[in-house]
Amino acid sequence: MAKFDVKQEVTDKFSLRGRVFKKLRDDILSGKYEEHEELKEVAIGEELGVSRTPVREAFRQLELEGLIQIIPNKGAYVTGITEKDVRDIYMIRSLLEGLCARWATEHITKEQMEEMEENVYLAKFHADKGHWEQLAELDNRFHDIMYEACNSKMLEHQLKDFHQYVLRVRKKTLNNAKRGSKSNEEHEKIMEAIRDGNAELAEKLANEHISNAYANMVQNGLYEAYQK
Amino acid sequence: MAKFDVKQEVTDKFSLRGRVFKKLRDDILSGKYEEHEELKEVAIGEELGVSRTPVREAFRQLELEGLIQIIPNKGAYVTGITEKDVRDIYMIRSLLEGLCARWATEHITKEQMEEMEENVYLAKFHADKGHWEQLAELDNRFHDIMYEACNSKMLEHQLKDFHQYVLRVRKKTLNNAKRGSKSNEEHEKIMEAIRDGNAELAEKLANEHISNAYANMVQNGLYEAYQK
DNA sequence: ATCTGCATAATTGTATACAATTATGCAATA
DNA sequence: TATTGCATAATTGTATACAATTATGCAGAT
Repeated sequence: MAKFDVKQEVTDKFSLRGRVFKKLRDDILSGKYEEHEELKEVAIGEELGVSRTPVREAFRQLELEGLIQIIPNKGAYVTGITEKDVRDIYMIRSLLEGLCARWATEHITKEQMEEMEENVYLAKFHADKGHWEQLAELDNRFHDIMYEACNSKMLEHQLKDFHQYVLRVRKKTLNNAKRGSKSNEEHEKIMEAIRDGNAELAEKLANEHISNAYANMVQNGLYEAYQK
Repeated sequence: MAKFDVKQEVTDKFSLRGRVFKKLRDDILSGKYEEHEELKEVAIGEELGVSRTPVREAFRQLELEGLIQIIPNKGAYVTGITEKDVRDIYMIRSLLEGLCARWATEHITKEQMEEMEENVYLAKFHADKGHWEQLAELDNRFHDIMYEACNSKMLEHQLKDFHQYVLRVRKKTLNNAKRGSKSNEEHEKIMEAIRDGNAELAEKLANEHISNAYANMVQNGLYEAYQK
């Protein structure tokens, strides 16, 4: 049974297809390719020093993630993310993170609870010092802990799917003293609600946490990173 | 621009990979394969009369949909859906369908509104007559109309992903006079709320609609279709 | 000048060959 | 009997060859 628990990250680390997949996903999300730009199998393959086979397999995954669209016998085209898409994603995430917080309240283990408290404590330190790299890292980890604690592989899968879309933007938005501290304060309140077993409150706070993150992003015009 | 609007359904219809993908997805969802059963590339290929290449590409998509797990250099294993997964899916869907109804209220076009009214009207007829096939078809279509009307490709994508998981179960649960009529009455109320521009009510009703569908399913023990 | 038709090139779709890794079976040993 | 080691088979990972489809460019017609 345990052998089925191998994580996707591990799964792809050493395969050419996995490398191609990650590279292309990063490049698309970072805006290296224009919207609707065509991706040629041979060109990508030569760039990464691999044949078309792993490239094509990576394409199928990217299509399912909604990052490219494949038209049969024609080509693979980058599907851009509009401002509206980002807004929609944050609204959907707001709901799902709320549900996640509620379920986490009901299922969190002692170990996860301790890591969460430690996370908030450490983040407070780095926020004060202005260590934005570490703060972004801890922010990501906080959410991952919650995803794991909710004890639902379906919800975890959904949220992690979204997560990739907002990773880059979030790192930028946290590079800002006010939001950095504010975000961690919100984490702390969520953590306390979970610890106290107050699922209703945890859900509400997690909802607001995502809404606030989006509002902050819009205020600073930082979603333009998606637009190029 | 228009050429990018080609639907996924069309995209895969004529490729071997698309056929393999659909076949395997159906077989997994219908329970043809046991949980944790290993899928061999050559065996699948021979069964469908194709080589390993399209089979492998289909595997990558199935993995991303969460239906199989691929362990490098070992094999592809079916990831089963537990009762808890089904429950989680319905809870998540309840939230997202609610959001969808809210957005649909704000963005539905006249044409979509008319198709929705026609759908409810027709479904009433088939529910009375006990035409379960047509009723299931109309039920699916009702939700698809709402997905399109919400005007969010991100949310639509999410909901359609879930939809496949519940399609078979839903068809069974509707094969039941009481639920069939009740479901359509709920559709009618949602439709009216959308028509009246009452987004709050539409969201609430859509939430409840999915919850009721789940409750009905549990009551009838029909999710066992997933368990095999 | 613009358009049509066709030859050619470019690109994707699939099959197959080969390499790398993992699973299996059996003999030798304790 | 149980266990180790190794040869062999089975399976996956990747590259390449070929087929099918689509794009491109140019000659000729209007």
